[in-house]
Amino acid sequence: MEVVTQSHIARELGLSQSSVKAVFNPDPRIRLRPETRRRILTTAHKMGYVPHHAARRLARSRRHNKSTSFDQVGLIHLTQSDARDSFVDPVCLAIMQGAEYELSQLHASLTFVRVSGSGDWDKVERLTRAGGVDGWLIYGPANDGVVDRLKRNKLPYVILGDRSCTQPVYSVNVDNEAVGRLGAQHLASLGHRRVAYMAGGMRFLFQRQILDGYRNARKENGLDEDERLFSDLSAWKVTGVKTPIEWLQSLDPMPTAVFMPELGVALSLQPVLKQLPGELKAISVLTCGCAPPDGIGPQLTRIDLPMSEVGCQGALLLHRLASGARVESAEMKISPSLIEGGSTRPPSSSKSETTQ
Amino acid sequence: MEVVTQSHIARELGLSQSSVKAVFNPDPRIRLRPETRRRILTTAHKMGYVPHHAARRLARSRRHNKSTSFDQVGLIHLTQSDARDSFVDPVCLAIMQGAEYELSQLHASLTFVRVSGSGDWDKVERLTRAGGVDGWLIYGPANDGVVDRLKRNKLPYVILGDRSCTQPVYSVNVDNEAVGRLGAQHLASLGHRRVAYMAGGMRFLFQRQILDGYRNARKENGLDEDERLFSDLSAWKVTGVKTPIEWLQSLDPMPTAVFMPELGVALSLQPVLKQLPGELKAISVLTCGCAPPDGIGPQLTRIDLPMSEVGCQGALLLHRLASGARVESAEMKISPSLIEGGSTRPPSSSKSETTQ
DNA sequence: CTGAAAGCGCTTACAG
DNA sequence: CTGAAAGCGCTTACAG
Repeated sequence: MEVVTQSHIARELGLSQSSVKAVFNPDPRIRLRPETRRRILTTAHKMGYVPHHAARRLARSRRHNKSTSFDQVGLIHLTQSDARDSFVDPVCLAIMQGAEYELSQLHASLTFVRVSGSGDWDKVERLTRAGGVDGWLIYGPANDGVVDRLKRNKLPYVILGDRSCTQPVYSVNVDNEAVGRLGAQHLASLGHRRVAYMAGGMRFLFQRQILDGYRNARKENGLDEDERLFSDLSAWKVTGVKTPIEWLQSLDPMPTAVFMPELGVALSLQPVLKQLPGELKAISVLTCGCAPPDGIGPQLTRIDLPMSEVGCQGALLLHRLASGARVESAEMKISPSLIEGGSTRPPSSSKSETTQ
Repeated sequence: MEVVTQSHIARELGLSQSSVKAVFNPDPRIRLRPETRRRILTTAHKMGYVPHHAARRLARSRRHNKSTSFDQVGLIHLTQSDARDSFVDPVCLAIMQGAEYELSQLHASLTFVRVSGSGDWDKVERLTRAGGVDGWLIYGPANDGVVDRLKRNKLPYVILGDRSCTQPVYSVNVDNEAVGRLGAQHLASLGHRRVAYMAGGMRFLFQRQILDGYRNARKENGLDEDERLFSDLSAWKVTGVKTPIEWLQSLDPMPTAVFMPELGVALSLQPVLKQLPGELKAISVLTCGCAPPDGIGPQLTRIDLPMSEVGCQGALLLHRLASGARVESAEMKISPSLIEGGSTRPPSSSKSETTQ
């Protein structure tokens, strides 16, 4: 690997290394002649100059140094389980893809660190002290203990997705309340009035927030507020008197649409609904989720949870923090959008008459 | 961030920096007194010494240097699509988790790089020349063009998962042929004789390899070799005369089990099968896949595709290559295993009589 | 604006 | 085994 350095370029052009450096680390106080600047850039490009990360990090690590580099950020994936090969979380990958994309624009790269038990925090500590990262993105259940650890190591950090810490932190998340509202709006705009809500659970914050948003928007969009239309599948597995399908059939009058905020729920129930004879076959299904694998559920209308956008914005925010910029708003929310998939349509005319 | 260096430790103990260094970079030629070694280690630990990655990389980057570091490896995720937020591939994350785990044991970390178009290879090139990475793991459709690029940058690399290049490379993959064989064995051992095979497609290598394995093992395990029992769902969407369910019902005699190598296919069809009256309700379903999200399809018996193990072994192999060890076998295959989920059982007695 | 020097923490090469 | 020196490529601080 032939390494081209700043001093090579300087020698080539008969300039000093300081001038070359000034081109690659623009300092507002130093103003190079545009002509010189241009010459340096072309020569650097021609010679294939790439700044050496390790050298820069090392030089900048000098004590009492305020300037920082930003070419390596760490993504901490917090998980509950210990097993190294447990549950694969697609949301995590969507966030990573967004973050990596944005970081690559900033000429930085993303290091992935999975933290499942307290022992794994050593990895984070080591990497920090080894000077391996310039900041952290966090995804997973970030509680106060996690935040305390992060604070201690002095690097900037941004929390992505749901968080469960009480102290204020910089964070980026999907606007889950808006997800629920959008669901109510979309179905109402198609003319539905009786809409069932099938939650996969109520354990996680996003599940409760989506429900809140839905409930808040229900009335103003003219949806029936009958609470019997709500059900929580996770609570159900325990009692188990009916199947989800039987529950839907037992509602009277029958709903013309169902909102299933969780993609997994919709994926497993929708094929069954389509197979059934009668009214349920025509029921509209609306779900949520982030870019599902090709071929799985493309026919579902869904509210897109823009997780990759969360990653992008998180990277940008971290960059601003690392550069020492003042950032006021601590919490950033990304709006969801609707993706037509064909599983929602107006209620069939006979039905809409009945339910009015 | 107070940085503790080797010379701090040396001064503290009244030794030379060389001795301290010898503890952290064991050199077979240099033999420290065990007593000294121990003192250095305890003091280093007490002072919280962590080797500074950037400094080490920089020092080792000296020209004509044969020794290499191994603390940063890159994972290239090759994708077809340009969009930064397209399709989320759970297999990629499973591989990453395995690789990250293994690398953390080696005190190395993993940098994620997504490469979708040829423009993205700049990122790889930059990172290589910036000295940011000691080797590459590759996941995705790695063809000869990809391998040529990798060769050019002189770093060791290992290809994970399916590959489509013709030249020999170091690679780690699941033994897909064994997956197919295991499927045939398992169903045969339960007493099934007529087993339908529903493929999600035949476009990818792993799909063809699983089928090959299945076909090879079918006869010796006593399964019916009727080719009408095979169907490819992707080919079907085009013709579309029947639904998959209708196709199953049309088989005569009806199969008592169905092997659906792709999890997505099984997830969408199984709920429908369970809902149906009659024989199809009792049909055994066997599928494949890597650790699906909790709550989705835990009730399915599946052949586990050990993708995280592929990541682990890939990291280990890369480490050996980077250390300059001689590695002979270029291609490594990881065996799959069966995970009971309750969706396979012996054929109901009446049926098994009929089909014999 | 430019040049020459010192230093970041580690490794290498060489003299004791 | 130990010590003292030079160097990796870059940044900082300071003199011209």
